Amino acid sequence: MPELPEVETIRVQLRPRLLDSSIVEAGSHWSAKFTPAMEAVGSEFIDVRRRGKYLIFEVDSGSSPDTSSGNTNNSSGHDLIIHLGMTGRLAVVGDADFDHPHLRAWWRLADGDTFTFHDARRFGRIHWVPRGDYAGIATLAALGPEPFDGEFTAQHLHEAAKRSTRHLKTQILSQRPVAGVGNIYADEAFWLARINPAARHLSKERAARLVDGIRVALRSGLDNGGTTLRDYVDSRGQTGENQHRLYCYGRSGEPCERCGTIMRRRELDGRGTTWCPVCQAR
DNA sequence: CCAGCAGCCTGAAAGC
DNA sequence: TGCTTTCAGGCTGCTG
Repeated sequence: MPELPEVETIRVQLRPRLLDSSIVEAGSHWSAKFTPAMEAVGSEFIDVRRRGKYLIFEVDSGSSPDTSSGNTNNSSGHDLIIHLGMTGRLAVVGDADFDHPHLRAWWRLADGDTFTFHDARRFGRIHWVPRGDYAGIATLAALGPEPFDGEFTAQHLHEAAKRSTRHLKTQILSQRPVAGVGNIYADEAFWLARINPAARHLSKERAARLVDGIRVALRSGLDNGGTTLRDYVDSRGQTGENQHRLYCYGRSGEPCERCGTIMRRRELDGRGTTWCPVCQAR
């Protein structure tokens, strides 16, 4: 399940490979989740960015002068946006298997290689929008600040929490208080911050701890090439190493690494949640 | 507007 | 062994 560290790892690998490449042909699975892939034919990659868990491929289509608005820039800028969902994988290969049952979209580049998107469970999604026009992608449009930006502060998180009555972990997973944190790094962050994920109130002091916890958890993921529990591999097919450095996620029934108490697990608003009942008491 | 929840998906693992 | 059930979960869209 790719979260910010996994998506960023893929972005850093793909960016130099795709920059200045043109798409000469494309195809996709029939689902409307993936068909926007085909809109990108004729475009050239000019940047590969990330917001939260969304990969944003900025492209220029170059061919359609916008005379109606008197715009002298004769290229039409779009964003090809990819969310990897649970099992999404991206790669650039010379010998794509177009019959692979999990291939959901592909873009053939001018040099003959193919940019591929595999997604076994089809939780991923592709969008094609005019540059920066995210109004039709609700979660992206309302996405909170990037966790390493200065805008993401204890004050910000404290005030965000005041606007909702939901469990704190559920708020974090909504992507609105902060971008890019999913279930694994959320459990890690709450453990690091010594905050119960089912709490609904966040003092300023605790908010500061949670900001730190989120950053420490994500930094560990980034430094270790992501967390591979089942499916995740980067654009080179390599697994991450962060799964060997988790303090909390997946450790229910094992002793807490801080206090030795047996870690517990429950379902919280539909998400598996692990925590230490002593370090993270209510 | 928000809270809560079903539904989307399928491979892997567990249960029988 | 082989079949069935359960589980994983990010996001969308619906209902109250």
